[in-house]
Amino acid sequence: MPENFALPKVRVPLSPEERFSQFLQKHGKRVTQQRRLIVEQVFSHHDHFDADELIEHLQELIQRREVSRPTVYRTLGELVEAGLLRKMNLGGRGIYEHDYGYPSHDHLYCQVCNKLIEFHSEAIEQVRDRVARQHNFHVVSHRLFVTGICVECRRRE
Amino acid sequence: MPENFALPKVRVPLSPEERFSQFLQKHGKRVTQQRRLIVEQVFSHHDHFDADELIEHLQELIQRREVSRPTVYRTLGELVEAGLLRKMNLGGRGIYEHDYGYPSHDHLYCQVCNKLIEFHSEAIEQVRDRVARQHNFHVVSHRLFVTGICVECRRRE
DNA sequence: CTACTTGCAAATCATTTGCAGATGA
DNA sequence: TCATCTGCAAATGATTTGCAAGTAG
Repeated sequence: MPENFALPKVRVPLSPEERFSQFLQKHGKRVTQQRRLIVEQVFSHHDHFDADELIEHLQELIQRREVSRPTVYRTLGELVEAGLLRKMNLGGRGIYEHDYGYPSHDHLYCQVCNKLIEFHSEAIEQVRDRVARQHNFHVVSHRLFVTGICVECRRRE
Repeated sequence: MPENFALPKVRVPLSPEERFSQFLQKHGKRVTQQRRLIVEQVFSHHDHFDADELIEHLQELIQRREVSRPTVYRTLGELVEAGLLRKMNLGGRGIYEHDYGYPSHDHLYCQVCNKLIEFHSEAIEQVRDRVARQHNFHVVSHRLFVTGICVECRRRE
């Protein structure tokens, strides 16, 4: 799983579609119609989503040719393996976000409207590394969720 | 699985059992045999655990009088409501830890042995609050997981 | 061709719920 | 007493899997 240490924007040599094809070939897998549709839909905009939302969007995209639920789950797993998506867990359900071509970040989570706000903080990584060093712990990654109430919801209340 | 921690304990006026009874009474609920058994078991040692592990431990504790699975889940929920336990989500399953009489902390998670190491960092809270202020976000709580490899597992490899 | 894929239906897995009988205040 | 509990079995909801038919290379 490749990581991004870049800051505002990351330039990538291959499109997500190309990168995924590359991954599939390397693993003796096939570039099928449904896998193509799924990557296309997933990378059509930057957003957090779960399997159900993706399926819903796919229904709109393609009226007749439906992609089945199992295939969506299977392909999401492959996209994570390929390093194109990052998976997290929110309230017992899997949530996905782009991991290819986007800098690492953490989240503010509004418990009122369920919105996820991304932010990047160099300082957090520094503190994390310092703590890890104190424990002789080798850091692979981290995940920080700050739960609370966003501006809009605070105004509304 | 998890080990003991270097975090100082907090002095509390009531034992977990007493605190839970208080909570139950305040909510018109009853202090039953099974609720008593569950709190006792849960607070017999400081550890991270899931519902299954708790049930397993309860089986040992009481050979004949078994506490059923639904009751364990129901009581765990009440212990969280009562502020005695804190629940988190690890790989799609609920993980619980003491929240009464223990200071707030975050976790280093060893992906090899699944151990959770607790640590407290004032600095993280400061960075968190600064970022939140920048986004006009009202912080309720946060959760930081640092995934990696612990000393023991690194030595072993 | 033929090994990899898909969709379907059925299976999991953790957790929750409806309900009749049991029990604590 | 009698409202709150409990255990049972069945329901849930998200995700996974076995398998026969479909398809990419």
